[in-house]
Amino acid sequence: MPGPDQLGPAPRNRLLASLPPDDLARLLARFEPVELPLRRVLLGADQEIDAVYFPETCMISMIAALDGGDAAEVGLVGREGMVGIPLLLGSDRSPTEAMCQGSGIALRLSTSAFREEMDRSLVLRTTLLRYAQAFLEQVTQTAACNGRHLLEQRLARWMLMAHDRAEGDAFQMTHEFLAMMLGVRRAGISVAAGTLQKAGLIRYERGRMLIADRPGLEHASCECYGVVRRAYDRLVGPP
Amino acid sequence: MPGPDQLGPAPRNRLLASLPPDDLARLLARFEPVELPLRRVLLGADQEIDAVYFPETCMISMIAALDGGDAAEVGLVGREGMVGIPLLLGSDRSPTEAMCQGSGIALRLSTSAFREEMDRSLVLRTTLLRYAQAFLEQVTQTAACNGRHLLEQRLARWMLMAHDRAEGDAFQMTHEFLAMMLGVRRAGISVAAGTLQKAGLIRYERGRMLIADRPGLEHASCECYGVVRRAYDRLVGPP
DNA sequence: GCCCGGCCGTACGGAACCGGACCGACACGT
DNA sequence: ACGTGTCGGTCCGGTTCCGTACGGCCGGGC
Repeated sequence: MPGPDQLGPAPRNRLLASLPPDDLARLLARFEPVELPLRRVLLGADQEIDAVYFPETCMISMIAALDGGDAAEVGLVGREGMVGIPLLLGSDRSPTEAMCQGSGIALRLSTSAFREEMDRSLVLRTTLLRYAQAFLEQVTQTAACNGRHLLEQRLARWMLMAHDRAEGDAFQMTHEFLAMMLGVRRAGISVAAGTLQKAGLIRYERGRMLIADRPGLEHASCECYGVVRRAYDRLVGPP
Repeated sequence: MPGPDQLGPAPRNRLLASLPPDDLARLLARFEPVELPLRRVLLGADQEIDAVYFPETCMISMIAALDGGDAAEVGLVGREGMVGIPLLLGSDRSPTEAMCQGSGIALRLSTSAFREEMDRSLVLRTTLLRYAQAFLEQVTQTAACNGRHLLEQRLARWMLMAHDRAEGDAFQMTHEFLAMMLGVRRAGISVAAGTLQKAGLIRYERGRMLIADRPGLEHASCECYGVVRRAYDRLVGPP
């Protein structure tokens, strides 16, 4: 029987951290830690899923492609989640692209190994299904939010979600990419971000952004941030 | 051993129809058929789920409430699906409201009975989880679609989705309700619907709408309709 | 040192849609 | 026959955001 000292450091991923020791140990033995660079694509849109990923220190965007080259971010995944929900629900391909938006470490598990572990452990299935529900609620809120709330509010919401999933107060991000993810022009982001910066809520320069006043930012955001945040706290557990 | 003649008519619900005979028989014995009138609310937003519903001839909207009294439809459920996904994923409450948009029959199963049957049957779990993935893809596409596609295209898309889930070419629907579901003004719907009617794609009068030219409507819609339709065909099976 | 590419500020006409409002048409109950 | 409530057509000024464009700034490579 392995003691806790043989398990290595506790995982920073909240889903893994909530598992019982023996389930966790089995998984940790099969994980491959991978360093994900910015913009790395983990899953292509409509392609077969070859592995699932549990973020430890990275941040992943789930992006739906529209024809005409447009794209839209529908969800953000960090330590509170995993990439590969379709596999969990019985599909072998992802309709959305998974792209790294914050470089860092993730724990990788091949599709076949993931299926074996899912078959073996009830608590793993239960935990991950509850996460799937939380993610569904995130996408649901995003659907309702898009087009109804002002760009400035949605930008504030995105900054808060990224802050929850990033390592510190700062992260690499350009207006160009934010524009793609929020489905607006780059110039629109420049204006909205400029307003938030003048208000002292954020700061940024050449591809780097940081949160300066988190309570103020929460006030500037639409209610969607809080709704999704509470859903995660309830279904996955508080950070 | 009960023969097929004791099962009654085959269910029109596609999820139930795809189950093996013995699983189906067990469920049918516990279902309570209910007649759902227009605008009946099956699940309140953020309330506990007391039962799940499998539509036979009705059509249900899943609606996210926003503060300020706004609301937004994020999914539509008909014979291809069920109402009560959160229960399936391990949550006991629904973040969205479920409201009847097309009156008809649904098969009702209490939460406790549903949990028992889920524990008992692997094939039931598998089937319903695949549906949950299809529904997630619908919500995902809706999130991407909102705000990026023109109202006229989104309206065409909604008409097609409703057509797939309605009994015939016509259904009761007012501009007022369409406006709420698509998150626009009632006057906006009147203009867009007027355009579609002038083009000969739909017809309507005082709370009744009907599809007049389905291929034409598919052409007028954004690609989101086809994307979601194919996802359902792949994950739930063709109608 | 100079050029080039990535990144951000800004501007302007126009499209889509909002918020509010008014009116006519129809259905229904009395 | 009449009032009442629902439904849909239309109009107006105003706002958000688009599409496009130009220019400035910074960092890195030759």
